[in-house]
Amino acid sequence: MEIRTLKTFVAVANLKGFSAAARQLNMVQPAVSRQISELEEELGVSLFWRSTREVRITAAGETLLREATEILAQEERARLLVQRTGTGELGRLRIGFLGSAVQAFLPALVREFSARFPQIQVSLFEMTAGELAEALMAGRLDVSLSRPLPPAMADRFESWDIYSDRLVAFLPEGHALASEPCLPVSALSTHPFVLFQRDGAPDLFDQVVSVCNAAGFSPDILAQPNSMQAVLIAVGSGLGVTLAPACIAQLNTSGCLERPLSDQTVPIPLQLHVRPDRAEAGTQAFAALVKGGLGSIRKIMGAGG
Amino acid sequence: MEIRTLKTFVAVANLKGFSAAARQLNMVQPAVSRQISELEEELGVSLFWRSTREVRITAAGETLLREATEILAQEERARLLVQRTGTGELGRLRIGFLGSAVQAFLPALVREFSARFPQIQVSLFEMTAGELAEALMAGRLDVSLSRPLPPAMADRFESWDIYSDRLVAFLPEGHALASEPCLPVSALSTHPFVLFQRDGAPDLFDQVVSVCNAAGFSPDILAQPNSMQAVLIAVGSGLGVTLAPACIAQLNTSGCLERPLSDQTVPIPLQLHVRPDRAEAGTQAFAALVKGGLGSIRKIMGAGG
DNA sequence: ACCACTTATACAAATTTTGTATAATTATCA
DNA sequence: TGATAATTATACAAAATTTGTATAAGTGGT
Repeated sequence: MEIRTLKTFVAVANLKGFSAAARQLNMVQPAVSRQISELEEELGVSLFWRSTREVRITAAGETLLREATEILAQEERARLLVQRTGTGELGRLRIGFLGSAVQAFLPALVREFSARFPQIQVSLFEMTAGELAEALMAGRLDVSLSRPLPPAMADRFESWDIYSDRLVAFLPEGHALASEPCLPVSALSTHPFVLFQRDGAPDLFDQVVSVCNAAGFSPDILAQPNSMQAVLIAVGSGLGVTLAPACIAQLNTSGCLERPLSDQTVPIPLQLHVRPDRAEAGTQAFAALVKGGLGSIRKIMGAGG
Repeated sequence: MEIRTLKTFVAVANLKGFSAAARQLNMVQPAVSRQISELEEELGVSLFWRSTREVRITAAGETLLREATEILAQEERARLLVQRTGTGELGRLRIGFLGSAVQAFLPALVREFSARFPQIQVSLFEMTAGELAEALMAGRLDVSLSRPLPPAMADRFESWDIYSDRLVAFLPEGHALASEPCLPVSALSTHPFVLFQRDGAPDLFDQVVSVCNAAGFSPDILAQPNSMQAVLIAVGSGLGVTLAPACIAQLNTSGCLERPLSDQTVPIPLQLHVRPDRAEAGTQAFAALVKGGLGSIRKIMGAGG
């Protein structure tokens, strides 16, 4: 039972004749006769009662007519859906992101994307840097907005810098250093640290440690919460100080004071990652939208960061 | 887009490989490769991202996978339904009948048929003899239980006698002839007649007229109602007498008296009609059931007729 | 660097489908 | 009643399509 056969069958049934069907299908009557009789043989039923003067559909034929009509309609529907998916009119887009780093601009981006591609279903996944890398590698995400990827992954992906953040210090209110408007890293050397757990963001952890080393000390890490918000709560509770990207000031910082560092520290870029050999049309469209909006994103992040 | 192609596609998608699909389908890898690439060309989308080490389905491919799976399931369903319809397990049976003539035995027949063929939908159509002939000819009925067909139609159909009825007289209660237990037709010569309208049952009408003629008079027909029940009501109301098959005593005869005729009149057979060149399996099964039950039908009709 | 395994391509072989010619049947019309 | 026109079925050759074989090219793992 092939689609072409069903088309022939439907034509015969609707036109009530083999010759008429052949004319409509731009083929020749014996070909129609053979297709139908082979279909009948395959199914083991007769589909038409035919004389030289009349072609009448059987009950089995009427059943097949109903089914075949549905199948042909579904074939057409499938063709349309597949083509639309191929061009990005239809589909899904799974975005992974670092919550605090994108909070200021991602909602507007997604809103604009959804307006332009209303048929693409957008899913948002907030994760840690480590989870993002893994999900991206495993194909559970189409794009991610996160920190630079580990070198082992970087060559499979295309990455664009979106904006650069910097490390700042967070202190509890009433801390000994609270009166300073700006701190050198070395000022923190004698204070206990709270740091985001290394698994969640290895690069950040290592960078903080190396910044401390460069300032002449090893941080005394007394806690490693599993979320940035928990780090800020710990700091706000007076448990210790932390060094973190400035963007986490977007979270709830009650009880915390933010202080810029007077040292020159390595910038912390936020990047857009896409695996080009797996990028669907919708993914590419989102990447293009981000790239086109870099200016306004940087303006927002430069101001509110 | 052909069913065979879709089967190949689904195999590749599920097994995530061209070679594996080829093995499962008992074909060879290049054939699979070609089918897929031609499908991609036809649809204008790529369905898989492939390297020599991995085959990954695209978004368009996932869409097609969903659709193709449905199409294949429907194809299988269609095959099953068509075959069941062909063998009579599934289908419909449209029975036309003369109400009063079959009232005593048709319900039991239909009940038995439905029990044996529960998947066949039975439709019952009560009609006049004239309507039955027309509906049967036009293919709106599969079988009819009615009087002998007009000669022009008879050769297209197969007909079996079910039982034979006879003409009897119906008189109003208190009629001049009411005291006679049995009447010659000639006794009715001076009384006005009510006869079922000729269009509805031409043979019956003509037969009554010819019976009267044979008895030496022409009936004085003062009314021709369009249903047998209406004829009986007219008779019961004292409007006139009638001659009709005995079976109509099945109807409401209040105010009417039934009197057998002492004349030898032509029997009025009830027949089963089937058009053999259009008979579906279900229709044939019903005909066989009727033929097998002739004995008990005749017993019922001989007693209660 | 080699091995094992994959997909893509080229070309010949096999299969399937189509088209031409023709037979057989049947309603219609003179 | 016989001729006509229109229909479907069949046989066989031609065309088109599909498949299989051989082989190239690429990639991850040892």
